[in-house]
Amino acid sequence: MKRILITSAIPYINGIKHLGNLIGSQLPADLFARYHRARGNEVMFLCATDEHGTPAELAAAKAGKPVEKFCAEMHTIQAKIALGFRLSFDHFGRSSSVQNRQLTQHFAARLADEGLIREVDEQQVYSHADKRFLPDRYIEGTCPNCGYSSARGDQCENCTKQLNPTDLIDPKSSVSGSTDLEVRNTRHLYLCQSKMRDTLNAWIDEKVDWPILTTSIAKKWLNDGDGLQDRGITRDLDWGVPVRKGEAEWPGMEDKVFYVWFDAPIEYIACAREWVDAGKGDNWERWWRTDKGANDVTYYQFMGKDNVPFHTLSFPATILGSGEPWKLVDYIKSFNYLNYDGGQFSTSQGRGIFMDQALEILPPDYWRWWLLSHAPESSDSEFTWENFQAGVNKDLADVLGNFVSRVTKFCRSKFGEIIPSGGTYGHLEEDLFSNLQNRLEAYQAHMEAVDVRKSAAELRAIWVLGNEYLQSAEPWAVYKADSEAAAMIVRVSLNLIALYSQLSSPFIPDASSQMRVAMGIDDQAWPISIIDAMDKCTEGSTFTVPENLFNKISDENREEWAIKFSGVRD
RNA sequence: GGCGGUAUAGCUCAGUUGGUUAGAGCAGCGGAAUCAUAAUCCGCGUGUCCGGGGUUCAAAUCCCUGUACCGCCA
Repeated sequence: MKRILITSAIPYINGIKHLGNLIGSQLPADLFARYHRARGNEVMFLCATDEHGTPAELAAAKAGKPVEKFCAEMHTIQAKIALGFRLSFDHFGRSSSVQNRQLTQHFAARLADEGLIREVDEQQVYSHADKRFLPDRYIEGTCPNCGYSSARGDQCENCTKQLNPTDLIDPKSSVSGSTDLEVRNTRHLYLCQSKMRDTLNAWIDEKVDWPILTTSIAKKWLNDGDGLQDRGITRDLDWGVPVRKGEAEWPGMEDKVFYVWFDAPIEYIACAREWVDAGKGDNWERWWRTDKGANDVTYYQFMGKDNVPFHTLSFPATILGSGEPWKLVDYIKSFNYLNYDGGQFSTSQGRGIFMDQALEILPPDYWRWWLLSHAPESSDSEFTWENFQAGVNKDLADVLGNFVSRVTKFCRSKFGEIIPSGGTYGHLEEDLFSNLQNRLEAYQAHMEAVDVRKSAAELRAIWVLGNEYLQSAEPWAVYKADSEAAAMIVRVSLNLIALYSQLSSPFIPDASSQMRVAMGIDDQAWPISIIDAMDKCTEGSTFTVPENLFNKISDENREEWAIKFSGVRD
């Protein structure tokens, strides 16, 4: 039995995520977790909300709520939606947890002791009206280059020139609109990533089986220009992990917090501790400390491409730099972006389909199947309503759903709701089993290689084998002359449903469970040999004809939804 | 401006270390069957493998160059 640790990039707290976010990390991570659990491996699947930082503060202010309350509420909402999509986290934690605070402060102390933290004096813009330092992008003014009046302090969107806040003419706070700004000196901590460059380079070089997307981004940051740069890990904010050196004060760092990108990945670890404190387990270190049982753990991370630098460089720098035996990631699966009808999904612009809206119009399996079978692995991919309708109707309703329907209804009409006895396998069955065995092994290989789309294609091909078999065995014709032979064909077909129930469970857990219940199967063991798997539905036992597993998406539905989701969300 | 990714049939995509007539699903066309959610099964592709050079006995696959889209960075 293998031990598999899986983390999905942690979604930011400021709003409900869209389908592009979902397919970029949580959904494929869930697929992988469900697959390994089904194989009988020991899985720890962790995710959390990423709660600190300025955007959370501003979102809370906009909602008229204290940031702690806002985050708590949003966490509950996100957890509920995750459940709606059947995301099977062992724990869904919070980066604002006390566990993460302690661990973040611990790591900072370790890094300081190892000489990997330095203090840097710099200048930041302070807004008197907002009573806070403002990140560059929250300052706006007139671009000195092109005269655009809403240029941001980091870049002018009109002429794309990179700017400093002090370059802006008539700068003002985009939070309050106040022009009462002042440039102040402030001191911050920097993580000396540059000292870790050779170590990180050597580590990345070992990872020849990672997606090109992952290694190319990492390499680029390591080698571009002057190489990997040191990174500020503190901010002048209220909302975050207070800067402390372990449990001790950090002189000069009063009223500062760690930058959200420093504490967020540490939450992967802290989340396991939350899992224990929530009473779900009793030993988190055997997942995270190689000196305490995590030596045989294989750790997979899932994320969108925008998160790759932090997971290939910054977080490993934190782990390695600590000098402590923390578990380092073994495989990083990264995804490109899913576009929506010719443009990008956008949280800030409210463009596309958001997770809560998706569940309001269709059950989770529909989304899971289509998104996973179109996962943006090799390049950006695109959601269109036409493709979605076609994929769902053909694959789920026609190929799989109708197979279950035709088999169970035929059996009921000829033999009743009971697994019929009699007959012996012939060459059609031998061919079927042999084809299934081959495809099963291909499916497993793709799953283990975290090849999402190929896994989906293979699973679909396994469903198709059932229809092909039925078509050539034609029990409706055989029945007229030889009811025992027809009984055997039906029995094989009913067992295919049981098999599909098991094999499909990582992709479409609800439909899988319906199939299993309908077939009256308790045993959820993964099939090793197809022939052995063909007598799970034993002669004489009963089954029920399930409701249609999937309803088709009508043209009217599609058009209605396309219009409904064409605008922007308020 | 620098870098990276991607460009393959109407659509979505596969194409391993270069090697026989470039593949799959969907859509479309034709046929079979009628158990089933008018579902299923079978058959049907003369595609400038983005353009242009080059290496090679041989390139979608390697090199150079140009173009487009996406992203990261400055």
